[in-house]
Amino acid sequence: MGRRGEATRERILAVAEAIVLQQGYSATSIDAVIANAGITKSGFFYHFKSKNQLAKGLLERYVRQDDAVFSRLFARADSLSEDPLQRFLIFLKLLEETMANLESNHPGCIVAAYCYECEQIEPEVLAIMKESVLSWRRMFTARLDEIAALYPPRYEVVLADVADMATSGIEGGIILSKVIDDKNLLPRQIAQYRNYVRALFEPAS
Amino acid sequence: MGRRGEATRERILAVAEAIVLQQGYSATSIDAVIANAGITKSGFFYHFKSKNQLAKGLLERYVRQDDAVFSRLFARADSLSEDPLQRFLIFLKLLEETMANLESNHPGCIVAAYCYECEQIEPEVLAIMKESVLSWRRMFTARLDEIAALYPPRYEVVLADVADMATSGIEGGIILSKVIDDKNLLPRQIAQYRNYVRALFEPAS
DNA sequence: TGTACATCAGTGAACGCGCGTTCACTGATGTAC
DNA sequence: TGTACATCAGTGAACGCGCGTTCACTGATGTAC
Repeated sequence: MGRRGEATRERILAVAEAIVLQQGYSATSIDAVIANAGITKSGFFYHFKSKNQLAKGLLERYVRQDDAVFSRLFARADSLSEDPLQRFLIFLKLLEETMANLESNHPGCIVAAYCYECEQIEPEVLAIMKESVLSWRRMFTARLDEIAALYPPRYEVVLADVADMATSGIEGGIILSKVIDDKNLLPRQIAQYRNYVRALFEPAS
Repeated sequence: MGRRGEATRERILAVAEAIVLQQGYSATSIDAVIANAGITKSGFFYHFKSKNQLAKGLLERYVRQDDAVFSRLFARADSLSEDPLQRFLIFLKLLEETMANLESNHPGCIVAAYCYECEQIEPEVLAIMKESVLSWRRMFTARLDEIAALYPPRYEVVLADVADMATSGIEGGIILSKVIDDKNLLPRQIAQYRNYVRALFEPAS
C-alpha cells in the first residue's frame, strides 16, 4: 500500500460518508459513490475489497476524526483551568460552540447510522462500534471520576451513566436536529447536559 | 376498505417493523416481509400501493403506539399526585420501569431509523416525523410549563429544550443500548434525565 | 545514467441475482332485490 | 330464502432495472543493478 492512491481513497470515503448519512448504508450504491468521486467501479474495488470494507473504512475514519475533535477541545479546556469540574464545563461549552458554528445541521454519526442497519454490517465492524462507544464512556468517566473526588455529587449516580449521557445526548440531539431541521437543537442539548453536570457537582453557593 | 383484511395488514406491519429496525428501511425487501407474514407479493401490494406507503404505515403505527404508552403512563402518574413536578417525576419513573421490564433491548424507533435514510423516504412521511417530534415537544413542554409556574428553575432554561431532552435522551439511549448490547442503559438514561428535572425544579430542602 | 522488471492505481466490459412493480386472474364474502 | 352481482382479499407469473462483484487488461510510477 503505497501513498500514491491515498488521495483517491480519502475522496471515496468523504463522498461515501455524505451519502451514507443521508441514504443509509444499504441504499448507498457503489455507482453513486464512484459518480461523485470521479472514478470507475473497478477503481473503487482496488481500494476496497467489498462494500463492507468501505463500511469499515468509513467507521474508522469517523471515529478517528471524532476523537481528534474531543482531544483538541479537552486540550484547550485543560489549558484554561486547573479545576477538573471547570475543565469539563469549559469542554462542554467549547463543544456546544463547535456544534453551533457548523454551517448547517450536523450531518450525522456513522455509529448511529449503522446501528439501525446492524444486520447489514459485518460483526467485525459492529465490534468496532461497540468499542468506540465504550471508549467514549471511559474518556468521560475518567473526567467525572476526578470531579467526583473533589465535589461529591448531589444525587447518587453511577458516573458511567453520566458519561453515557454525553454520548447519548449528542446522538439524540443529532437525530432531533435532523428531523425537525433545526441546527440549534444539538448545541442546546449539549447546554442542557452541561446544566446537569453543574447541578450534580457544583457546590451550592 | 372493509375489516376483513385488517389482520393481514397488521401482520405485515408488525413483521416489517421488526425487520426495518434491524436492517433499515432500504434493506428491508418486500420478499423478506411476505416470507415472514405468510402472504404473496401481490397480497402485499393489495394492502400497500408501494413500498413507501409501507414506510408511512409503519411510522403512523409506531407513533400511535408510542402516544398510547405515554398517555397511559401520564394518566397513571396523574392519579398518584396532584403536584405537577411529582406527576412528571412519577411519569419518568414509570417510563424507566417500563423500559427496564422489556424482555430484551428496546427494538428501536422508526423515526430514528428513517432519519438516517431520509432521502429514501417521501417528503410526506418526513413531514409526519417532524410533526411527531414537535408533538412530543409540546406534550413535555406543557408539563414543564406547569412545573415552572410553581417551582422557579435553578438555571435559566428554555423549557422546550428541557422537553426535547426527554425525546433526545430516549433516542440516544436506544442507540447506545443497541450498540453496546446492554438493555439497562436506556432505563438508566431516563433516570439521569429524571435527576436533571429534579435538580432543575426541586426546591433546596 | 540506462535498462528490465515489479508493483501501483487504476480501466472497461460482463455476470447473475434480487429488487419493486404490474397485470390478468380468482375464489370467498357481502349486498340488493 | 334464493339468486345476481359487486367488492374484497388475495394468487401467480413476468418485467426490466440496478446492484455488488469479477476478470482480463494497461499505462504510470518506483526499484535493482
